[in-house]
Amino acid sequence: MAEKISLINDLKERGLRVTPQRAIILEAIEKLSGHITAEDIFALVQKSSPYISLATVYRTLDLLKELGLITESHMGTGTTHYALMTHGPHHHAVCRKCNRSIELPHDAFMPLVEKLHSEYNFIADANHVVILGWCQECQPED
Amino acid sequence: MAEKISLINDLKERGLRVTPQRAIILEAIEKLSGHITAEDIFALVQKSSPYISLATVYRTLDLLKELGLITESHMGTGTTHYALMTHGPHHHAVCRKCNRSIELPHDAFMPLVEKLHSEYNFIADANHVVILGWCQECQPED
DNA sequence: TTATCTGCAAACGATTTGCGGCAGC
DNA sequence: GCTGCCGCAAATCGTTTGCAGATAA
Repeated sequence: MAEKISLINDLKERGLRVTPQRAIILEAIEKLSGHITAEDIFALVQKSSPYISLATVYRTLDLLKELGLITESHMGTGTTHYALMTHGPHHHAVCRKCNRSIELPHDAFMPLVEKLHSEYNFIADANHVVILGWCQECQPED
Repeated sequence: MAEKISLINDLKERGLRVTPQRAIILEAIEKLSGHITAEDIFALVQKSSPYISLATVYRTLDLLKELGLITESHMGTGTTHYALMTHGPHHHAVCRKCNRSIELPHDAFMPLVEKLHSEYNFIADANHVVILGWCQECQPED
């Protein structure tokens, strides 16, 4: 319940303004959990205040990205998806068909991340990996 | 040396035409190894035949995608990257800084893919996963 | 010949930006 | 009141598409 306060405080601490638009957009992002697009946020935001523009949604998303509060991911489609960076690194398995997303714990990726480091000297930026595929209900039957 | 013939044969077998444009584009894709963009191909192709249009490059890429000869991946940027699907499923670790890409064997991902299946009943479409991060030479020193 | 390809230029969807006005601090 | 923010509309970027003419088979 007090979650959104922390987002707002983050803005204040950086000397950024807390405008009604930003507050509404932050609230919408929290309400829409999982992978959401700028349009998703825009659509929800419009219901409470129809005068908030799409450009502002994008500008706010940029801001949150810089503050490290959300992560961006690009799946098959041309549209960028965003997700709240609430509780440390986590990942998603996203269904190609129904778009449902399953949250995966970070440790599912640890062996891979460690292997990359030890064998390839590669530091994976595995804060939010997205794996595409098919969920239980949408699996090709053949 | 005879590699490109097989791509061309693939086209013929499906009753598709082997036009000079397609031959040139295929050659360019082979020459530019790793993750390439449509623009990369276009730029190279222009050198040998300036009259090939960008639309044709995109159309040929679509074709190769359908034939399963290339894979598409979306990294941080808005642009789509393509890679030749030469020898079965494989993956790439791509450096955020220098863009160098390290090819990873499929079995590095097997444990993860199996875990997704057994624990989440999720079938991962892990033909070509891209992991972003930093390579040995570009690692942040902090 | 004839269905498939091509080039061109216009359309497209997602995102960004310039600008004049507005409003948190 | 200053500075950062907003809404608007136009610009941009990557990609797709309609159409009429060209060409591989």
